[in-house]
Amino acid sequence: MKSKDKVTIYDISKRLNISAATVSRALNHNPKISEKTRELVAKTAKEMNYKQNRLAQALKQGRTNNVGVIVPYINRSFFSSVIRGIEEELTPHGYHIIICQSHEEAENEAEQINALLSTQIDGIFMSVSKTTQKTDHIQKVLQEHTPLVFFDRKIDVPGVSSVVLDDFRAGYIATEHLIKEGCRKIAHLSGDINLEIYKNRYEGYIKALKDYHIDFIPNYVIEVNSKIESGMQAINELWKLNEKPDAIFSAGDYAALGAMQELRARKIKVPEEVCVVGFSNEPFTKYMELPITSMDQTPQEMGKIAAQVFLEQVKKNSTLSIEKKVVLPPELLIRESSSRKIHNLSDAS
Amino acid sequence: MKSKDKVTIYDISKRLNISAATVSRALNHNPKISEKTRELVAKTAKEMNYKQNRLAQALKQGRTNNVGVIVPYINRSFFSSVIRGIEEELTPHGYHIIICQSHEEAENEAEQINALLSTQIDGIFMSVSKTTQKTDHIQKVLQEHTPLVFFDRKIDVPGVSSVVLDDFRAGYIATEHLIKEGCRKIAHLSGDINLEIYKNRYEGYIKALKDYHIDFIPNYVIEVNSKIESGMQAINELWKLNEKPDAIFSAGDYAALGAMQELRARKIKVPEEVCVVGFSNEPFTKYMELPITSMDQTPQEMGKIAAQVFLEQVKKNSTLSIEKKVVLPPELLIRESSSRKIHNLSDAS
DNA sequence: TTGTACGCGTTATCAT
DNA sequence: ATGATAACGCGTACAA
Repeated sequence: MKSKDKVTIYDISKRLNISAATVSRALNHNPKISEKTRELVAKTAKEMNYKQNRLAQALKQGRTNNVGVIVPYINRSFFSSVIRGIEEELTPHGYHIIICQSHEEAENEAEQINALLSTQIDGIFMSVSKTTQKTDHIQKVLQEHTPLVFFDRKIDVPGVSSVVLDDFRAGYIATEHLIKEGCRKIAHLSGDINLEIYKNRYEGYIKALKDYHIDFIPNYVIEVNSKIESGMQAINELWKLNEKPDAIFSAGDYAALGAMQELRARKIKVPEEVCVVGFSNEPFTKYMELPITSMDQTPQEMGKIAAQVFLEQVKKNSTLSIEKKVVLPPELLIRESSSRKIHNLSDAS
Repeated sequence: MKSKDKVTIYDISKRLNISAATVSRALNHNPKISEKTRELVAKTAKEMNYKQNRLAQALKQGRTNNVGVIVPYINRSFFSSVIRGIEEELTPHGYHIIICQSHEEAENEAEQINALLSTQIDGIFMSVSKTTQKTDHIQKVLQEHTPLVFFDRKIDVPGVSSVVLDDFRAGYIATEHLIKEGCRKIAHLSGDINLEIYKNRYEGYIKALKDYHIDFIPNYVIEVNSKIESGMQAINELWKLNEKPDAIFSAGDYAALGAMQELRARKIKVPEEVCVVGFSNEPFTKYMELPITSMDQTPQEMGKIAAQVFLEQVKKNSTLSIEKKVVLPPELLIRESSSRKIHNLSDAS
């Protein structure tokens, strides 16, 4: 048990009676090193089980090849899929991913950013928390000239790139779909309007109603969170009204699920009496006996594109940060919960 | 735009005409520093927007406060939940989590381990891939005296701690439950037996049959993967037999779901004609109109415990690694898919 | 209480 | 083609 200590290039250099510099060069495929020594070094390095200390290398070079990702929660299908996308795009470039959760708290978010910056990460990907209002912590990132890419949930900060869904369009498409199914009294279960994504979905909904000359009824808009119960409660609210809705467009899948469960409890038939559309294409939406129409956000793709934006940004190692805004198209996956003309089912994947 | 460069303790020391050492001590709350200078340093540090370079600190101290987690895929409810558990337990201790995916390839796994070791992580958490057979890469970790903790999927390596589910017991409980529901012809959709977890579930199944004096029928065991289709196919196979099963115990939820879909397509009633039990408590199992009985593995808890095992290991900075094996009890969540005596529903959460 | 000097493991610059 | 040396930013033993 003598070899507790890690072996360094010095150990190799001593063994071979050459300088550490030569070892370093040999290991890095420096063309000025003779083939002989290169191979010799490589061989003994393997023998001695040498592993480069990327810490020292990073300190020297000023970059760690680590990037940070901050999400509200990691164990949500959407976020973990985005992360997977980022990881798959960045791993081939030698990057590693450090994951942080904000737990939807702006405070945590700021702390995580500080921690990431102090570990000298080369970039930050982030989806802001619901409670984030101030941009102080974002400014810190920019001050350090650390590339920052928002995905899905962004806030507007000059100089920050973002990859988001076209939520306005998504809201429009969802609502339009319901209208085309013959619905006229369309309720909307909205998320917290402080988040751009929910605001945009809401506005898309409004716009579609307008375009199709359907009166907007404020009472038809209920704010929900991403819990099933809030969807149930929303139905309870809506069914107190004189004019019951004939469709539900929910800005989230969990609320949509809750709504469906409550509708079923009330013996209201979906989609015959009420059509339901959710949002996010959570896995469960398609596995249900009565699959829920939902909006796909191609999260893995979103992650990959975010990663590409980041890579572009570091390639051109310009001091000033480039701002790139990518907007992805949403895709409505029409399933039974909103499909009255069953034989027209355009998709059910 | 002059301040491209990060500010160091030297910058602070110059500004205050004191030595960098004093600054360092002040920042680290060294008791030998006067309160005055401590506050002065703290104040100007904040003013100058100083952030400690944890890279340099890590190089100096020999520890990075980063740990690595290797999972087959990150966007699986089970794994992302375990990661969340690890993260929640370790963040308060100042650790950060680096995530890697093996994509179920032993080769990737070995690469990821090398990469992690070279970044000098302080520990590794891992759930081995399906294809992992050799333990060479594991040995490397041990050689470097880096704490290693397996979770869920482990392989037996002396000196490595692990936190796993009692899969044998889980298999037993699931099968016993089906027997108590009156089933006698119980089929088993098994995972790849090369993985301990699936082997144990299988053996638990066998043991339960034996204890209840039910003949084991080899044809009732079908190997599936974690895709829905394989569950459908399994039903197709089973229904070619003369004696059709009256129950399905699936080692995975996706296969169980596929089985249920295929049963429904065949107009076979669940649970009246066939009872179904899945495994993992994937979110969708409880959201279905006909919720699926499933085995909960308390993944977040598993992550937390794995983290605690790691913390213990680093606390006692003993050179020799301690081996600690934690086995968690499974919890069967009985839902409609296997509940013939509906009023006895012990749970449906 | 504070300053000086060194080392962590690498790479880059300047010699040779 | 190879060697000597400085530097990255920090913490600490030793000195004062």
